[in-house]
Amino acid sequence: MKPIPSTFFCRPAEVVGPYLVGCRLVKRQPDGSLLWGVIVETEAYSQDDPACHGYRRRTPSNETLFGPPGRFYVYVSYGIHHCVNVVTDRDDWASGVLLRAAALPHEPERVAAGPGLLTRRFGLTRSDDTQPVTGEHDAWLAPRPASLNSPELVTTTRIGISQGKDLPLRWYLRSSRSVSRRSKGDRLPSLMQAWLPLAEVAG
DNA sequence: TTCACGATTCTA
DNA sequence: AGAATCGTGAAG
Repeated sequence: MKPIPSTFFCRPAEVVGPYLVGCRLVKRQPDGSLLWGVIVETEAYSQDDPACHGYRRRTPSNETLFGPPGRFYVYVSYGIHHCVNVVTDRDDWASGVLLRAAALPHEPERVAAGPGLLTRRFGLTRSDDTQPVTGEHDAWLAPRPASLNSPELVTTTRIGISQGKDLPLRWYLRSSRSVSRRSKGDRLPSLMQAWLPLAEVAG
């Protein structure tokens, strides 16, 4: 459960994105217990990409994305949901990795299957925006357990955007049932129930 | 001040 | 397939 060091995030979003699949999102609850899940799906966004929030202008709401790497960037989507990114690369360059889905032990497999559901389950809101992901805050990221090394990654296109929709900047764990939306033709073998062992093993 | 549009989710 | 729902950025 030790945090990933900040240097890990000082790389392009398209490098950090796939590495983050299999890592854990951890949050310390008010009662002191730890809530955690395995990240099973991510997407990368960079300033030179029309779909990126930092593509057009630096504003108060996307300011965090332009700031130093290793922080949470939380924004409001459709006025209803929150979505969480991890800021990557370098200062003054807007880029980040969107955390799209996670698998939680002993919980319904779809409870965090989507960026809005993930933030809902972990209780992340705009008040977590700008907070470090490296352990100084009540939420942080932990490395992928050795038992989950070299996860079978699917590389595919991003979801819910109109521009840059053909770029291969989404990654997910093929064996997970907690992925928000699978790529066309990628079916999970019916007998495989990897989501539960995944959470167990990672614990 | 107004208007159109989502890095979504749920329901039919 | 379509609605719900409202923060945000660009236009006026």
